[in-house]
Order: sequence, then structure tokens, then C-alpha cells
Amino acid sequence: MKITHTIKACENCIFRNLLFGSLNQQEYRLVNSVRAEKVFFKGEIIKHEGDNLTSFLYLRTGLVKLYKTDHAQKDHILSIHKPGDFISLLHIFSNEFYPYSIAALEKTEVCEVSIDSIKNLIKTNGDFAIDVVKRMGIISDEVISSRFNKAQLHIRGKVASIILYFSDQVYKAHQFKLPVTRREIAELIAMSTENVIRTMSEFKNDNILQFNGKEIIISDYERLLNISKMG
Amino acid sequence: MKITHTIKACENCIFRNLLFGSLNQQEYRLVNSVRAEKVFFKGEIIKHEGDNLTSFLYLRTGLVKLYKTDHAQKDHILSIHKPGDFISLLHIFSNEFYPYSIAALEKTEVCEVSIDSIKNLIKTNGDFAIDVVKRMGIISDEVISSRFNKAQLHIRGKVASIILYFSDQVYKAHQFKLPVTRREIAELIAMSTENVIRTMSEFKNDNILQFNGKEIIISDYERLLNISKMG
DNA sequence: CGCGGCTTTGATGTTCATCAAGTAAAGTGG
DNA sequence: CCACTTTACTTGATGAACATCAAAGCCGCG
Repeated sequence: MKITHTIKACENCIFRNLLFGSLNQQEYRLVNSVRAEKVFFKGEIIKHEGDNLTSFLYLRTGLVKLYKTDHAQKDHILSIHKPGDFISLLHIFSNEFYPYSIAALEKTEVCEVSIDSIKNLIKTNGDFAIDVVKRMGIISDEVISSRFNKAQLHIRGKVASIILYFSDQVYKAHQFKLPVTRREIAELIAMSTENVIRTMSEFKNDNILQFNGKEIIISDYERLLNISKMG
Repeated sequence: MKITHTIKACENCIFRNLLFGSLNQQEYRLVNSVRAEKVFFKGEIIKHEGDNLTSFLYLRTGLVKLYKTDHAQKDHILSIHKPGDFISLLHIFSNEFYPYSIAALEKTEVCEVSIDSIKNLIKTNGDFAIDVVKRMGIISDEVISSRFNKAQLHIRGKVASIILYFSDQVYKAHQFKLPVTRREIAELIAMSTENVIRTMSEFKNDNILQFNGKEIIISDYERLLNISKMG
């Protein structure tokens, strides 16, 4: 079950200039030389909570969840991340140990760069340092404001927000295969699985959503959007 | 009501080496030259949501809240910050506008340094850049994990967490003047004011807390700690 | 001293968790 | 490929947790 493959094509990575745009040829070659690329399949664990953090990770393709497991073996999901997100950027400079587990929700390609080379680049390339702090601000703001907004909502608003996240941010479509179970949605919004299911059934009865196996179809986007804001 | 004084003594600021430890004399003098120090009294607003963000702020003394006001004029508090915290560090590099309002909960002394000089230091002093990303990681982790942990708790656990924050992190005492109203606690944990009051009355009846005017006394710290973890 | 904001308690209804029970789907070993 | 096991999904019933409404006391401040 623990199968990981190494991939190679990264020179033309579309996310390269998201963070590495200000590197010169020599610096970029250095990053390349210490970079590892790995593929994780659905369900595979990329990092365990408490693992030593020696590298900086970003997603090329796929989807991952960050989560913690409590004393009763119940998981609590902090966030879900999509391609282009720099997973460990927030903790890599301040924590020796990574405080969350990371698991693949779909087949996921991850790029891994050693923390030391990133630190060296920050020290020697001022423009890269500025890019890093900008990117850190954006990532932390996404996690913080997402949690802050959802804290004010009832279960209908929370569930609507999650579905809209997949529709707007990940798949950019009104029809897609839901990459998480109902239980995982519950773990993400801190509600019971049964009530997540009931809420989604309500959305179906109200002709806001349709289900076709694992496929989900948003039939009334405007109402779903409204519920995610007001509900 | 809008009275702000300028203070001067900063050379020996105890928080200086929290972020500025790696600056040389010349760099430090530069920061000093563009720095403004201000005093805000209880209730004063330091920044309004949406204000243009041209400076970087940190607290010398006092206490502030970060919050947003919704369409119904109800406030929602994101976080409370204590001396040593760098308030705008997370957003200053990525957002033109500050997404929260900041208000003083007590008399508060704030240091303000222009964003441009901070950016220049990041570009030219690699060690300072490393300090900034470390500090950003710590700040974001505090906000994120505080919200994440409280999301799992019932109201007793949430209220207990808030009281312990003031006891452990701010006043470092089991007896102190509560700097927030019951309504503000409610705004911070997204619960109704009435139920915050009821919960605190329960703690009083259970001999966990005592009240003496605005003073709060933690009589059974162990139980309060336990409630903040399990409750 | 009176006004507004903070605090408190009680009553009532809504939202949600939990328990129970069953169906469907997906993975596992022979 | 089929029996078997586990996991995901679903619905209903019940009670706990919480919001809301109402009424009243308190306190600081102009």
C-alpha cells in the first residue's frame, strides 16, 4: 500500500514563478539539484504529525488534507490544500516538528526542497525573501479567514462553503467528483457526520444539489452562495 | 476622545531583540529614524478594517483586539494580542488593505515602522529576513492553532481557554482584572453573551472562579485547565 | 439623577449530537 | 469470481447544547 514513485518533469512547472520567479539561473539550478518529487496515491500519508520537518513542500497536482488525530482516534481536519499551495511554508522556519499530519485525498504530486537551501536563498536573495514573506501572508490569511468566517455560520452555511471551495477554488466547475467523504467534511467543520449528510440531503430536496454516484452537481449556485454567506 | 500621545523611550525596549536582534547599529538607527510611537487609551481604535496599511505595528504594552464588524453591526473578534506581538506582520507584505479593525482593550503603547524600511531590511539583511519568516510562522501558528483547538470544544471549554489565556499568557497570575466584557468573550468564541455569562456563573457555583468587581480569581486552576482541554 | 451599556436569570424554541438500525458500496482473502 | 468484512451512507428518534426573547438590577458617566 505504501507505493511512491518519483517524477521528473519540473522545469516547466506552472507553479515555478509562484515562489521561485526571482531566482537566477544558478540559484534555480541549485534548487533543482536538491529537489525531490514524489507521487502519493489516494489515502497515502505524506507526513505524520510530529515528523521532523527537514523540507519544504508544494503541490503540483492533486489534493491533500492537514489534520490531527485526538486521544479518541478521531481526526480533526485543519484545512484542505490544492495545487500551487505551499504546505509547510508556515511552520518550516519556526517549528522543528510539523504539528499536523498530511494525507493525499487524490493522487498527488509533491515537490520537496530541503529547508537549508531555502534558508540560504532567503539570506542571499532579497527579492526571494520578499516573495516568501508575501506567500506566507497569503497562505496564513487563507487558513485564518476561512476558519474565522465558518465559525460564524450554522451547519448549512459551513457545508455550503466547503462545496463552493471545491467548485470555485479546486475544480472550477459546477459538476465534479467530491474528493472527500461526508465524514471528512464533518471533521473539517467540527460537526457530526450524520448532520452533514442530513444537510446535503436537504440541499438535494431543495434542488440546490444533485448527486450521481460520487458526482456532485450544483443546480442552484446562487442559492448555495447565499447560504454560504448568510446561513 | 481621539487622544494619542507620542512616547520616546525605545532604545532599551525589551522586545527589541524579538525581531530586530540581527540588525547592526546603522540599520537599527535607520529603523529608529522612521519609527513612530503612539499611546492609545482603552476603547480607542488603532486601525479601521480596510485602512491602507503603510506601516508595521508592534505592541510595547497593553492589549488589543482584532475584529470585523458584520452587516448587522455585530462585531466578531479574531484574536487578542499582548505585548511583544507583531500585529500586522501577517498581512503587511501581501495585502494593501488591512482586513481587520484593531482596538485597544487597555492603555496600549504601539510602535510603528514604515513598511518600506522593513522591506529594505529584508532585502539587504538575510539574517533579519530569516527572523521575519520565523516570527510570521509563530504568529500564524498561534492564531490558527488557537482557533483550531477551540473549534472542537463546547462553550465551557472555550470560556475556560479564554480565561487561561489571560492568566497564563498575559497577566501570569491567578488573579487579575478581566480586560474584556462578557460580550467581547462571546464575540471571540462565536457564542451568545447570555451563555458566556451563564457559563461563568457555573464556574463560580462550582468554586472554580470567584469574582470581585472586575477582578477575577481562579480558585481551582487544575479544574479550569482540565475543562479547557476536555470540555 | 437619568441614560446607556454591562450583567444576570428565567423561559422557550432551535440547532445539533448521539444512539440505533439498516442499506449500499468498496475493499479483502480464498 | 464469490463470500466476507469493513467502510460509507442514510433516516428516524431522543435529548443535550445553545440562541433568542424578555425583564430587571447594576454601574459609570455626563
